[in-house]
Amino acid sequence: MAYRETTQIRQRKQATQENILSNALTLLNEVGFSGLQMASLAKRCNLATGTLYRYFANKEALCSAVFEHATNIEVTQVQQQLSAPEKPIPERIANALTTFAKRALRAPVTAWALIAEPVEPAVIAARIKYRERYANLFAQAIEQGISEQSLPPQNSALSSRALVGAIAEALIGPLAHQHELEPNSAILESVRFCLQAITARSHSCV
Amino acid sequence: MAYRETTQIRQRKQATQENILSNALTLLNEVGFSGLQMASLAKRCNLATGTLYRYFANKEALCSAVFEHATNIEVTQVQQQLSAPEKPIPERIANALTTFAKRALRAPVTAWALIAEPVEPAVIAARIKYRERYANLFAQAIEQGISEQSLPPQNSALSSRALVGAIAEALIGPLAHQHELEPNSAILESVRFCLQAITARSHSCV
DNA sequence: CCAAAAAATGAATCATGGTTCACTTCTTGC
DNA sequence: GCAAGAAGTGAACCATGATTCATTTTTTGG
Repeated sequence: MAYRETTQIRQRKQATQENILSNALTLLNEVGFSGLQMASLAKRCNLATGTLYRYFANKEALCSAVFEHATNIEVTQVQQQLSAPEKPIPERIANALTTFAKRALRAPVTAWALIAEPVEPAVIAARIKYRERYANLFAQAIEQGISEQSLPPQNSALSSRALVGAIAEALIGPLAHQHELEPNSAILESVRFCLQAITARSHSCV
Repeated sequence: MAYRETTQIRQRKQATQENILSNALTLLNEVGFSGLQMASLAKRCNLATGTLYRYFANKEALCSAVFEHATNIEVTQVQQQLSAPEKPIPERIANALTTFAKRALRAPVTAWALIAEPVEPAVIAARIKYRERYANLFAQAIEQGISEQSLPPQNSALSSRALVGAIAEALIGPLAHQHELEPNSAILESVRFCLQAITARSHSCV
């Protein structure tokens, strides 16, 4: 008898896989999905190109995994803000949006990659899940706000998507970096924009 | 003496060029920039691949031209709504947003391509111009509204970007087609969202 | 140390799709 | 009709970058 997978090896393989993912995440934030190449990722990991294929069936699978990984990190952060139990809903939403915006500004290429950059179908599928998770987070909060009457009635699904879109566009769209708006005030302004959109009772208050 | 460019030829060349652009526009709305291939475009035009290169230096130049072409069409439409001189500013903005949204819904792939799909640097440059034009349209209207006091004070540049982002995301983002929201109500809702965002005087009116 | 089996390697291969160019066809003025 | 020159052609070429696979290196239990 001979080779048998041992705990040591299993752990090393797991470490390698995690190492690949974390290097991929760093690369993603430098070049986006479109610039993510198997060869350069391998070099970054001190591995041969072929080795990547022992851990992921193909580039698509790898990208999906990277996507999921990044997603979990982001969603968790926002989630936390939304579930602060003692605070009123509008404040929680404002905090969540601010977190979302700050993180997006800190890693704009990643944010762009998660939100909008087009990629192969498998990653698109992953992104749809990602967006759904976000949409659900905010939509749920909005609905709770409506039922508590701290928010006016509205289509929560649509509002939550518009929230994400408004922030994404204002902060990380291709145009955003042209105008040297001070980042903090940009965040404040866009959160204000969003909050007014969902809290205002009607135009007639103009 | 011999060949000399004649009016007939000049016109025919112009017609060919326009034909290429219009076919490219159709293709764009089917497959986006990423799916736009020189060979298939040529076939669609009943031309040889090489011929395209007699009209455009390379794919990048062609895409830029297509982009500009599409842009002009879109911006003109929105512009019209914003410049209706007799109507109050908020109404004009609402109409402009509605036009924007309707057109985006009618040709979602094109809208996506113009707003967000990532492409080569030259097209990105064109997109930045496109967004700037939009941003300027809305920002100008918002500023006018502020000075007329039909809108509250706000960062007009940021608001106008957020407007576009909110609508784009709500209506044409990858997630949008998942939920079978009735198109008209989606437009109404997102315009309402935007309008409240820019017209609400403060949260305190909640 | 050995044989078995897996893991790692990286140069060669393949696929895609833009670009070129030698050649053919068309247009023009005489 | 003809020569000059442009327009049009499309198969061959090239660049990029993912994927494969024959070979080498490691690991393991005995």
